[in-house]
Amino acid sequence: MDTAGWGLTLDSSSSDSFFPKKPSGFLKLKRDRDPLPTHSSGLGDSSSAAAARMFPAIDFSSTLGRHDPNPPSSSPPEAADRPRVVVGEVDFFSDSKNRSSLAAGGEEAKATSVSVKKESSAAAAAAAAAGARSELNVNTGLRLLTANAGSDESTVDDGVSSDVEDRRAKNEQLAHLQVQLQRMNAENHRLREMLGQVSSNYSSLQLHLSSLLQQQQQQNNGAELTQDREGMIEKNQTVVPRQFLDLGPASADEISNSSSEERTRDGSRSPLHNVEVASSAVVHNSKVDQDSSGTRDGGKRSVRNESPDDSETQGWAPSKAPKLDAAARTSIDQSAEATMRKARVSVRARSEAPMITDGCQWRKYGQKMAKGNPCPRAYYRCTMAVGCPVRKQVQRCAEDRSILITTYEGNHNHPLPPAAMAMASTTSAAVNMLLSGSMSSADGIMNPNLLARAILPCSSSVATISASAPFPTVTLDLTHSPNPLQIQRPQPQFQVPFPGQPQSFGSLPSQSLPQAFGQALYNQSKFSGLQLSQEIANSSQLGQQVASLPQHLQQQAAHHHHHQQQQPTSLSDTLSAATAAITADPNFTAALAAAISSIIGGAHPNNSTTTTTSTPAAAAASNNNNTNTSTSNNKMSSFPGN
DNA sequence: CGGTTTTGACCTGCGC
DNA sequence: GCGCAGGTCAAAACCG
Repeated sequence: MDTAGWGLTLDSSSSDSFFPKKPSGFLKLKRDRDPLPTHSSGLGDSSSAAAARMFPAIDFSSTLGRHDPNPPSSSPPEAADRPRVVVGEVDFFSDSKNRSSLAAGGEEAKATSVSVKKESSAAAAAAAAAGARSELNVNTGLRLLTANAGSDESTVDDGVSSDVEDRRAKNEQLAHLQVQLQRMNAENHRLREMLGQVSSNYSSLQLHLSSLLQQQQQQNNGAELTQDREGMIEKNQTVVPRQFLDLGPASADEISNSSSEERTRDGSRSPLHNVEVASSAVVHNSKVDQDSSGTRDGGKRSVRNESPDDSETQGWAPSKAPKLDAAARTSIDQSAEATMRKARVSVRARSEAPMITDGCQWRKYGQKMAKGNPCPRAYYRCTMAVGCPVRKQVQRCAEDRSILITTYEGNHNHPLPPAAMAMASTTSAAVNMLLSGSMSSADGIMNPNLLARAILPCSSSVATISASAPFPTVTLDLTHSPNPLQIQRPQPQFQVPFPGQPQSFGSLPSQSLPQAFGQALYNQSKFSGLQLSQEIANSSQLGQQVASLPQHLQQQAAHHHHHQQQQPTSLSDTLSAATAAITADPNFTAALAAAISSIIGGAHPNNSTTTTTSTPAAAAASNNNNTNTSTSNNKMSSFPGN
């Protein structure tokens, strides 16, 4: 109901933090403020009851004259809700007229003066009785103080001046409201900046972690690794950041030769192949380290991947890359961030439409014929906010033209409409999962099959991490099942408990598949966040933040982490431990989210590193946090719904 | 008229 | 160094 929001907007000076439907309220306020004088001048018209319903706040200001006398008997149900509105309009001017033209016995004048106080009290009583529509009372009180006071005192002698006074009072109100509006705008702007800072802080935390791990790797660099499996796992755990950075290049060396068809962007592989790709990426990871330690190709390619780091603020503009490895230590943070930005999520879906509808607004900025595919590749960029770094590529599969391959890159730096949240959270969480998973442990890379099942339990081969693409890519294949929108029963061990969403995938309506993706990925990312948090707790001052976790959860997490570090156990053990940690406590993910949120919030005051660009993890976190932090969310300007 | 799409040119990185 | 391919830019065309 717009009028309600409008009234709230007008009178919310006392409650800055409470501002439902602010944008619409502001819009209406601006538009309605102009006709206000004319409207008030026409109050004498009894036919303005309808207008009174449309301008409740204004009406309330003119209601002050009296409400005691007769409430309208023939008011419709809605009007009966606020009968004083109509009466007030008429009475206000009739009062003044009576006062001026008639000798107006002091009784009448007294009645009006008394009625002012009566109104507030009566309104309060009515509110207390009804227990609702408190905004009406607030409105009334404000109007009473401003409009009526002037009329009461000055209009007794002069009816004309009362009109002037009334207008003057309304002008003052207008000025006051304008000030409020400006203040609200400033606060809105401030909150937006805060959100950006939170996002950047979150990313900086991740980068800090990566740098710490990098240092750890430097220390362990000289150690010779055994060839047995345990050694490989241990190595993967310690070399994570580098591993991730070299993921793309090395893959080109190791994989593309053997199976170029498996490249994600070619979109030619079957879901079965997805697993193979990921598996080869696993095998490849252990070799990446060798490349990074001195192999020619590894070093050469790493330059490419790390090059965008220097264009920190211009995430999309490739820049000249300095020879690294010497400077890697100094720019490792930026490298990791750039890699995050370059991480991609590829969605394969059957669609005859030229583009899948993901709720966002896109602008096509280019089209190219890609090699090996007769179908052109279209380049889109998000236009929902100025400077939004999100881009996507849309291309049909060469083998099956009915399959549309959409590759997302980056994360939105703006709030999203609900329709866009699903896909955005999916991509963000996928990237976040990819990053944090690869950073914190080798699980994500080591066992993509399990990872895929964790991402979407309904299909064992629906999601893969491709190392053969130029950038780390998570591929979500929605074309595998006979009906892409038909969701199968989840595998029991991966029924991730969703906070506030108790139903399992199997019970989801078919159209909520993207949400399912998003939720699953986000929960997976939160699980990775656990490992992240533990690493932070062990290696940085942020351990106190993690301490905000419930103790048993800390123990679980610590146990998991300890288990992971001390024992080069098999992946199944590690993963089962993680699964047990998740499934043991239904509130686990919620607690993790709270802990991560506390980390983010706690880090806010110390905004040491200011990265202006959005980061995948940050966007994922912010997007999801926005839904929980009502105050800041309400302050954000809403986006046009689709 | 403003926003979007088209499309050729341009830039950059990589392989040979 | 050259050519290729991916990606981006920007002017012109198009559209509502």
